[in-house]
Amino acid sequence: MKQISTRFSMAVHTLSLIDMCPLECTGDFIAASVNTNPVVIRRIMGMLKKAGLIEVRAGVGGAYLLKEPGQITLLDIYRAVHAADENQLFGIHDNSNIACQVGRNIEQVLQQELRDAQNAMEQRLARTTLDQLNKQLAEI
Amino acid sequence: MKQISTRFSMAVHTLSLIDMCPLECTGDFIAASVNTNPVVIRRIMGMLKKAGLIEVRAGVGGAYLLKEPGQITLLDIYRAVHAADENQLFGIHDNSNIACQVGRNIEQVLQQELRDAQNAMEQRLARTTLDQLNKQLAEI
DNA sequence: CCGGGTAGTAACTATACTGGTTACAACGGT
DNA sequence: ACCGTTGTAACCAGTATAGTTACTACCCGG
Repeated sequence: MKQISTRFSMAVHTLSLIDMCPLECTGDFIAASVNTNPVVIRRIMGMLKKAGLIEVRAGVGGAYLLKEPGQITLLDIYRAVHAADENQLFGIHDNSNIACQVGRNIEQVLQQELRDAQNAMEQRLARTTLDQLNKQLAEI
Repeated sequence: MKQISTRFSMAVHTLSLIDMCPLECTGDFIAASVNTNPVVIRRIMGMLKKAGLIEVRAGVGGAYLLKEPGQITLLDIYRAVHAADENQLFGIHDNSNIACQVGRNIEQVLQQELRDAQNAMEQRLARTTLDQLNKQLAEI
C-alpha cells in the first residue's frame, strides 16, 4: 500500500508551531519549517480550521489553537486531515458471491476484525496530546 | 487517504477458501467467489506463495496451506500482501528545517508515537488466526 | 505424447490520491 | 491605499490500484 498521507505528520508539525508561536505562524513561516510549499500548509490549515482545532487570522496572518494543547490528541488531528477515507482504514472488497459460504459472510466477519484493529491504533493515537508532544520536542 | 488496499481482504478471502477446499481452489474458482478477475487472484496467490503461506499446484490447479490455519494470523496475511509500504503505515514528511526546534525534532518524536500506534493495530491483527476466522464464517 | 485446463507474467488501461506549483481574488491592519 | 496574508482554483507529475487481454510454461489424463 501507499502509506498514510504525510499530510497527517505535516498537520501535527503545524499545530506544534502554532502552539509555540501563534503570531509568527503564517503559511509561509510554517512552510519554511516543514520544508514544503505554503499552499500545502494553507490547505492543511483549512482542514484544521474546519475541524475546529484552530482559528486563522485572515489578512494579517497567524493562527491560534481553539482548544488547550492538552485537549488536542493525535487522533483529533488524524481525523481532521481525513487521514483515512470515511474513517475506515481498511478497504474491503464487496459484491462477493453469495452462493458461497465464504463469499456470503466474509465481509461481515472481516469488517468487525479490521474495525477492532483500527480502533486499537486510534486509541493509541488518542492517548497522546499535542501538549505531551511539545514537551517531548523540547526535551531532546 | 486512500484506504488500505482491498488486496488484503481478498487475500484473507482466498486463504479461507483454500483452507476449506484446497483442490477446488483454482484462480478462476476463487475469483468467482471474490467476484473479480482471475488474474487479480493469481497475483495475490503469488504473494501468498512468496510469503510461504501456500503452495500452488502449477498446471493442475488448486493450492494448499503450508501452515496450520491456527498458525496463520491476519498479520501474516497483511504482511504477505505488502499492505503497508516498507512495513511503515504512516508516512512522515522529511527534510524539515533543522534551524527550527520543531523541525529539528518532530520526525524523531512522531516516528516513535506513530510506530506505537501501528504496533497496536498489528498486534490486534496478530491475535486473529485463519482458523478462528473460518469458525466465525461457519457460525453465521 | 498431445490436448485441455491451469499457473505465472507482462503489458496496458482507467481511476484516484498525493504533493507540489502558479495564479488570483478577498481580506485586514498600518 | 498599500502590502502581506489567506483562501481557492487549476493544473501537473508521480504513483498505487484493480481490472483486463494476451501469451508462455506447466501438469495431468487419455
